[in-house]
Amino acid sequence: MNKRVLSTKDRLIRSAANLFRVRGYHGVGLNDLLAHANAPKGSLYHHFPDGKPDLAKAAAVWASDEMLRLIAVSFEEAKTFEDGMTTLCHKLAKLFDLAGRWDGCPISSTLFEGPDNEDFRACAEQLFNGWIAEGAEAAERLGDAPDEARRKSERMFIMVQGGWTLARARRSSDVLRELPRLLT
Amino acid sequence: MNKRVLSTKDRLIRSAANLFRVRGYHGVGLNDLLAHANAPKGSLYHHFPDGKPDLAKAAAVWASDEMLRLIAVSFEEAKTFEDGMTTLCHKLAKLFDLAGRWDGCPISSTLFEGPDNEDFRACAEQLFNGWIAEGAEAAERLGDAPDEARRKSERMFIMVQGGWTLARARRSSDVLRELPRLLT
Amino acid sequence: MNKRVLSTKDRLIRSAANLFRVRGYHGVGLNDLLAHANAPKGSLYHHFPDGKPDLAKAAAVWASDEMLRLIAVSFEEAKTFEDGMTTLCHKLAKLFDLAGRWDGCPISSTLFEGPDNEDFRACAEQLFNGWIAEGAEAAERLGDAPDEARRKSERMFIMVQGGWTLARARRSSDVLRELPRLLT
Amino acid sequence: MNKRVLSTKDRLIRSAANLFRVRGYHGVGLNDLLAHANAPKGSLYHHFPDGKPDLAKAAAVWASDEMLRLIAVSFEEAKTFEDGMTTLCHKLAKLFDLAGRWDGCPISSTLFEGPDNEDFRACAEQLFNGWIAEGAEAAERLGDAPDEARRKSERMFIMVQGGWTLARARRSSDVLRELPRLLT
DNA sequence: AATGAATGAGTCTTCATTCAT
DNA sequence: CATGAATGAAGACTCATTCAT
Repeated sequence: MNKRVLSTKDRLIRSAANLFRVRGYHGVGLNDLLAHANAPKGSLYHHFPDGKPDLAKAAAVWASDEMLRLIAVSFEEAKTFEDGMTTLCHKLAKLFDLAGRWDGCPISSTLFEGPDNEDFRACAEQLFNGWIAEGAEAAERLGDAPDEARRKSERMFIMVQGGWTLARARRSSDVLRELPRLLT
Repeated sequence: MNKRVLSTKDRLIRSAANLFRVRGYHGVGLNDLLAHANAPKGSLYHHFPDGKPDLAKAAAVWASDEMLRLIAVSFEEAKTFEDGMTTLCHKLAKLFDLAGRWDGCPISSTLFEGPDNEDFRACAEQLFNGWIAEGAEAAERLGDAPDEARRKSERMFIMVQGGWTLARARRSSDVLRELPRLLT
Repeated sequence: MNKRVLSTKDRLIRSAANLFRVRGYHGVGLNDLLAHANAPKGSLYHHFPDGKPDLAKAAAVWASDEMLRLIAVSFEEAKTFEDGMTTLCHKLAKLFDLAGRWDGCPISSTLFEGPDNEDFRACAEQLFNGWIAEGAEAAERLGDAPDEARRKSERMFIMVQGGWTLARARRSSDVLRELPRLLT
Repeated sequence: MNKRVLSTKDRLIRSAANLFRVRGYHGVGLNDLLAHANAPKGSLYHHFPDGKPDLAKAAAVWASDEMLRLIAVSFEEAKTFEDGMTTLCHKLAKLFDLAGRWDGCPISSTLFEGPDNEDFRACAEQLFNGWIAEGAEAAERLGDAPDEARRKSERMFIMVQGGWTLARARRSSDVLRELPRLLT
């Protein structure tokens, strides 16, 4: 957890993930980024030869992995899918409050700017599919048939995404906590 | 509809709404904007003294009004709330395809990546509440009690938002069309 | 004294004189100027067809007239030239404090920017000569021969100008009050 | 002296000092400045992270050092304070003619028309105090008691400043040459 | 005589990136 | 492997001025 023991590259990735999530890809300058990561000026292009886009993808992957872990943990001891989703939403609400009630999906914020980047879009799709697969796996484990499992997981994904959006506008994590109840 | 007959101010607003929706607030430069609106350089600050943020808010309001109209039309002849939501989602899917399968919520794109601005967030909240109110009104008209109407409308809002996100990543409007089915 | 009863043109001149004296010719935009004078946007070019330079000259002339009056009053009841200069310096010190300890010669501030304006330089010379003539006249009235009168007046002018400069840097009107004592 | 062998930073400082002295802080655009220094656009903010104000302060310090040297040289072989002041005024007159009879105090021009900035004023005060201290030191060396030395130096400073102003308006260096004679 | 909308060249500044070391 | 100086295109914004009314 201590940033001091992380490599420059890892500090760069985490700073990028956190800053992009809040201010968006174009909203974060490399100067901010390097200062936030306490990284020397020229080091970015050493670790990420293609520059900002390269770093953004790495940050998105890292953030996505965090999310996968969060999903796994939430469903680990769940008795039903609804239980798991409730736990997940509460965890997301807590993180939302920690971030100053102003963050959202780390992937969207990082990869959805600019119309020309087919690369980014494909990357986002793949990462999102990973989240959905993780949820579907949990549903299957809890007894659902593959098709129903996937439907449930996709619905959860969509509601979480929509919930992030509304929570941001309302600056309130309650939106996230109420998500499971909206489905009953 | 012909842009030639619109005032400079209106052309500016529409260009801003369209460009921000696709590329995000920070992703659109004023040069792009002015060229797209065919407006002279100095005119932006004549019509919007506070500059880009001012224009962004006007663009968000305009886009929100369009969305309100879309909701109203979709529920106009609907027999049930589900009917209305289905119509709305199909309309949104069509628009999504028109925009090159790469757009999303015009409000989020415009106001969520802007300056770290309480003003923008409050504006987004107000506009989103307008959409939800419009949907709730339709639900009441179709027989729901106020509380249930509001719940349904908020759920629809959240699913549409989440749907936009997934549709963008998948570059497929099918996600939007399938939204109503996910709730059954 | 009440600005409300002054014509737009006069309000423009006084605002210009006051703003230029503190921030310099190029440091004051026409927007500031018009707002400060509470004058309608287009009115400047009605009253001053040649625009900003025109206004600046009018402002310099007005400020110079004020200074001439100040010199006249200071020497009116003076028994010696030194008396008069002392009174004048104390008056200037008071004005300096009123202006927030950050103003100086209204002519220099208004007419000394830009290397290309022969017009401005000639105007400044003429106005400064007026001040010196006014002082020389007082000296002659108090008994000095024409040559000595002019010498004394020119020295006073130079010390007042230099005093303004040092007072500005020190943000203290004391410099101005001490001027006469520096000559003994 | 050859500008070609100076570093970009030094060229920037000298160009700034020279241009500001003649046209004032707001009268010089960064484009002019960079062209005059033959420096690439982005380099200014590399060397002076705070931009124009930063450069202005550096230019003022450099110009002040030049003036200190000029004072030192003028009083080096002087037998009396009056001798030294006469030499100094003649040197300043020569420089005035070299600059096209249109320059003045490099500090005032640079720091008095800048942003409404307490920083600039404090900087100007400090530099001016340096000049006065240099003159006072010379006076002491030539036999004056500390108090009298300081008084003489401050008077010289004020007359030089006032002399610059009048010389500018008259476009004549004679004003500067006559300065010592005005005190007898 | 008087006005406010409209303009585009100009302002200062930040950007992502390259380079020599 | 690692760095900080250097860069020019682009960023948002302000300017003094013109013009139709």
